[in-house]
Parts: sequence; structure tokens; C-alpha cells
Amino acid sequence: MAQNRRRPTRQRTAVQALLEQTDDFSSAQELHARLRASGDAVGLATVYRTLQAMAADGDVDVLRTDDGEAAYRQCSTGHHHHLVCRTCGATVEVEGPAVEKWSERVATEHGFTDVHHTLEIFGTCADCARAARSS
Amino acid sequence: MAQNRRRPTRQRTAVQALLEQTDDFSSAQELHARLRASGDAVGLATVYRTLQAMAADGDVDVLRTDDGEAAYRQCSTGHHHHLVCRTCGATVEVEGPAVEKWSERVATEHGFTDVHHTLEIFGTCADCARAARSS
DNA sequence: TTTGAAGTTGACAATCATTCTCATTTAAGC
DNA sequence: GCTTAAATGAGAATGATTGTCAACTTCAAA
Ligand SMILES: [Zn+2]
Ligand SMILES: [Zn+2]
Ligand SMILES: [Zn+2]
Ligand SMILES: [Zn+2]
Repeated sequence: MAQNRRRPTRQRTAVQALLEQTDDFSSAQELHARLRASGDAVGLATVYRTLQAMAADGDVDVLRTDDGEAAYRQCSTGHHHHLVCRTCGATVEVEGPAVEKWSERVATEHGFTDVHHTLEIFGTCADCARAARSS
Repeated sequence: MAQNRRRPTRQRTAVQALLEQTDDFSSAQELHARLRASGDAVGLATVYRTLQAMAADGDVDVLRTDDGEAAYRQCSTGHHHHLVCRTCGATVEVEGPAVEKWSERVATEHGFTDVHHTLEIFGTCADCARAARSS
């Protein structure tokens, strides 16, 4: 994977701390704005670089929203997928051993190697469904 | 879903025809360039609009490449997923009934409704693996 | 602790896919 | 043919992401 030769700078620490307080997937822009608002400002480019480095190191998960923006989240370690509310962003980590096996089998059957997959489930969470109904 | 009130224009026809000859997932930019090269030029904005309309109508599949670009492909009808070579773009349509059930069950268990999912498998196809080995 | 190489940062410019605008065409129905 | 709403396209605008590069830190050797 990647060298964990990252230096512990104020900026990196600030980004990590913010991610720890955050439960939803957030874009680099959002995180940057929140850092600035909290007085712990970090340059936008640095936010991007830090998040990408963390993703490369496997310290955060990334997914692409419907409109193609990258969103990051501090997740538990180990391979898993996400159930994401497309309204409020609430996120649940889910695991599916069967899916993992299926995906690997399918790839092998077709002669593919060096395989990885993306799997995200989007929907409306109970809270948002309720809110929508009573409006 | 969407009204199929689309007008059969030269442009729309050209895009559809091109998609029919194309086996790989292609970006709007790529398709636009190929149309222009083939003399059957269509405005870039129109290519975008047409592809989005076709996607909304379920006539083409869309996926996001690793760098966030939308790629389109004329697929068989019915719900399925893709096994895509990240080097040459070769694409295989795959189905996984077990995955469908799992995804629905997981969503229901967490109170999510109006659910859909994205699942793509990326890897290196046999041909590309061979080519890489002999270089 | 001083010091220098190497990693980091940030303001700002540059990219580049995608969307928007709006004047001009075109298909559909009468 | 005539009317009208949909469709088109050239070019501007948007907006996320990346590139640039001088200034700033960290680290560890001296
Ligand atoms: Zn919600
Ligand atoms: Zn998985
Ligand atoms: Zn290939
Ligand atoms: Zn599916």
C-alpha cells in the first residue's frame, strides 16, 4: 500500500479530528468550510491532499455522490459497504460476505485479476421518510 | 418515471447509433469527439442532454469512473451490474440475484425505503494482464 | 542545538467536465 | 403551410479538483 511516512502537522491533525466528530460522508469542500468556521483553518488544497492521502492509506473511505463529487468518512477498519440516506446523509456500515465471494467468483470466471469493487446502497432513512410524509 | 416524449432528431439518432456500435463505457466527451470525427457532428451540450435523457429513460447505463466522470453504455434491458477492465474498458454484464436480495434486506432492516444501489467490479482483463506481462 | 534535506503548506492560477443561456432551428399536429 | 413547444448549439459560466512554487516545518544527523 502506501508509505505511512506522513508527518503529524497541525493541518493533518485538524482534518483527522474533524472526521472523528463527523458521522456522515462529507466532501472536501464541506470539511474545509467547517474547519475554517471552527477557527482551525486549513488551506483547501491541503484538505484535498490530506483526504487523498488518508484514503490511499485506508484511513478513510471515499465514495462518489450521484453528481460525481468525492465524499469522505472515517469508518471502522476492514472491508465493508454503506447504506446512505440520500436526503440527510445518515450512513450505516454494512457487511456482505456473500457479496464479496460472488464478486470474486464472477471476476475469476471471466479471467479478471487485480479486482476490486464498489457497492453503495442509497435510500431514504426512516426519519427523512417521516419528515417528508408530514409536510 | 420519465415521459418518452422525446423527438427523433438527427442528433439523438446519431448518438443512439454510435452507442449501438460501442461495447465499452464511454464518456460524453469521447462520444462527442467520435461523432465529430465521423462527420456526424452533434453539439457537446446536446450529447450531454441526450445521454442524460437516455439514462433517465433507462435506455443506457451510467457509471462513475474512478476520477468521477460519467460513462455511458448501451446495455441489455433489465437490472444488472458490470465487470469492467480498468485498462481497456472491456465490459461484461453480470447478474447477482443474491446481491439484490441482500441489498434489499439490509436496507429494510435499517428502515430505509426508496432504495437503489450501485455495484461495479473493476479489474484487469485477461488480455490486458497478458499484455502487461510481456512488456 | 544547529542545520540542511525533504516533506508540507497555502494562495492563486489552471484544468476540465458539466451546466447554463438564449437566439435559432425543427418536429408534430392541425 | 402555420403555430408552438421541444431541441439544438456556440459560447459563457460554474465548480470541483489539481498544479505551481515560494515559504514554512519536521526530523534527524552532526
Ligand atoms: Zn435521512
Ligand atoms: Zn465488498
Ligand atoms: Zn483490458
Ligand atoms: Zn443490483
